[in-house]
Amino acid sequence: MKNQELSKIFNEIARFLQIDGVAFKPYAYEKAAISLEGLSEDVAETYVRGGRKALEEIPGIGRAMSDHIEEYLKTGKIKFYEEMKKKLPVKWDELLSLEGLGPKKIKVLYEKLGVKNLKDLAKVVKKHKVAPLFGFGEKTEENIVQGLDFLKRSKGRSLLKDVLPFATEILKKIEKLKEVEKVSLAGSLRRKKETIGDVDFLVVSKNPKKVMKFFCNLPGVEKVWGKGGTKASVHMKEGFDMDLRVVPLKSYGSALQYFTGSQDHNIATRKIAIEKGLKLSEWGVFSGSKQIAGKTEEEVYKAIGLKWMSPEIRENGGEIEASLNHKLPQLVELKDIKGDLHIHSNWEDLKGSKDSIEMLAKKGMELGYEYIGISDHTNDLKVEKSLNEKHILKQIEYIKKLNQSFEKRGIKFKILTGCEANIRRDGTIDVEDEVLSKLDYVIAGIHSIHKMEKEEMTKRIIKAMQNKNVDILAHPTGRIVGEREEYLMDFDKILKTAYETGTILEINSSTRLDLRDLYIRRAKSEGVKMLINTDTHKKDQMDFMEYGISQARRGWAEKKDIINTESVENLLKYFK
DNA sequence: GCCGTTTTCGGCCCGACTGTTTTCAGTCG
Repeated sequence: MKNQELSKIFNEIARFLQIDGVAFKPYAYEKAAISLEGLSEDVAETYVRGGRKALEEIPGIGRAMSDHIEEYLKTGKIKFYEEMKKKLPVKWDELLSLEGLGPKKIKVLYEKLGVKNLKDLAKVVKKHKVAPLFGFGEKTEENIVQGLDFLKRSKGRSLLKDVLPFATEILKKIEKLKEVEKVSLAGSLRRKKETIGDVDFLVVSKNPKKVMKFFCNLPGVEKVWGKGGTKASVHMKEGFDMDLRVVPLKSYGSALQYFTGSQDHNIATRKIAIEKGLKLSEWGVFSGSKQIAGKTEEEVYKAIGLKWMSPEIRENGGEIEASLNHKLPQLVELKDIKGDLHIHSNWEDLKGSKDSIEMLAKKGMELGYEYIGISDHTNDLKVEKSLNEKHILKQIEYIKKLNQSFEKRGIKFKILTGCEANIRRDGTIDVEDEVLSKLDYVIAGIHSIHKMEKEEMTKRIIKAMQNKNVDILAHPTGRIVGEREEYLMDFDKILKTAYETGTILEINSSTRLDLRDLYIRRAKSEGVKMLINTDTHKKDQMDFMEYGISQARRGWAEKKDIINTESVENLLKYFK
């Protein structure tokens, strides 16, 4: 997508302008960058569709920005940007990822020491060339050394599923302290983003010192790098930072609102406060110098005329308007889920690591589900002992018997028969239709030849959805968080076909997290049904449903959009 | 540079911390 490239460029232009001390323009470029990033349509298509006029309808894009975009689309370059880059050819994303380093310091480092990237920076700090620079010092140099060391170990953001269980454990420990009145997670972790920068805790306590001491001595703390009267920051050996803040009870709600973010959401809420002649900060909502709200998030939102909204949608992506118009979504919840339909069993097992259908069913019952579906890999997928037509028929019979035994014992639980078939290069399915039609449902997914031309890939997927036996499109875009980009495809056409053929799109809860939140929102608005699956290869992975739920919630999905919130009788009606 | 039923000009979120230039710029969330 050109959007991401342009977003990156606009962000960098903002940095250049910031260095030159230009006022307000950096903010405009940043806003344009954020706006582009959140767009579902590729600007190249927007431009073809409606030219300059359509571009300027994008929020934050005006005369000058559309100039830049047009130039970029036509020539692949933006002169304005290239000139700036010539003057200061540094790797912004690398250098800015270092804690404590901003545009101005980066400029000094380049001009005085020729530092262009992290590698250069490591060299000059080793020679102690940084401390003597004007505006730097011993402490700054030491912080750079520490920052480089930390980056090397953590390499950026961590996955939600790696951090959330860990952070929840710590939260429970803090909760148990008798000095603690209130505690909550905040930040991107509370918003359940796909990846997390650091972990934020917010605490109300009469004895902050004691809580802070406890926090700094938690197992796994490698280094305490910031400690004041009300705030402590630690590096964890797991490779991320944790912050703990103690706030007064009367500001707990406003602090929670503030530290939960997102930053864009905060800016938007503060603007609303200003419009009402109020001021919103982490300390509360103020009318003049009088605090009129702050103890709870609900009263903070109420004081500025908004309804409380779930952290997952606080991205300034329309939630403020929805709140004003009483149109906030009733987001789907974990407890709404009645079953999981993407589960692999030991029937396809090659290495002896998978669980039996019986064990998976038991796990499903423990989770309070009414049903699970078994969906082993088929013919073409060679990394597993994939099931052929004969195996599938045999498995159907086997599951039938298990269901009968449940019935006999009065257990109200059903195992559905499915498979995860492969979509071949030409869009055909690697299992005979005759056999597919005997299953309760069929999941189809792409597991080979990920790199194809956009048009060809779109046709391939559309053809698979048109198969009258294919009910569910597995991990529709092929992305894996932090590992693999999505396939080139026309998502609008995919959505249209999904709607026409009644094909359900999967929200895969594994590290794929595919569909992405923006696509979920588009699917919802087009009336396309979705299904949250775990893609379990080992029974404990069935617990990952909560990450699919978070993903769905960030995509504004409601219970009615997600079909595995339905009873088994209703569910079966959705299948072709 | 963008935006607008309070404006086509004059605004642009807010506060805290850190380290160094010892009064405040730069950075962060």
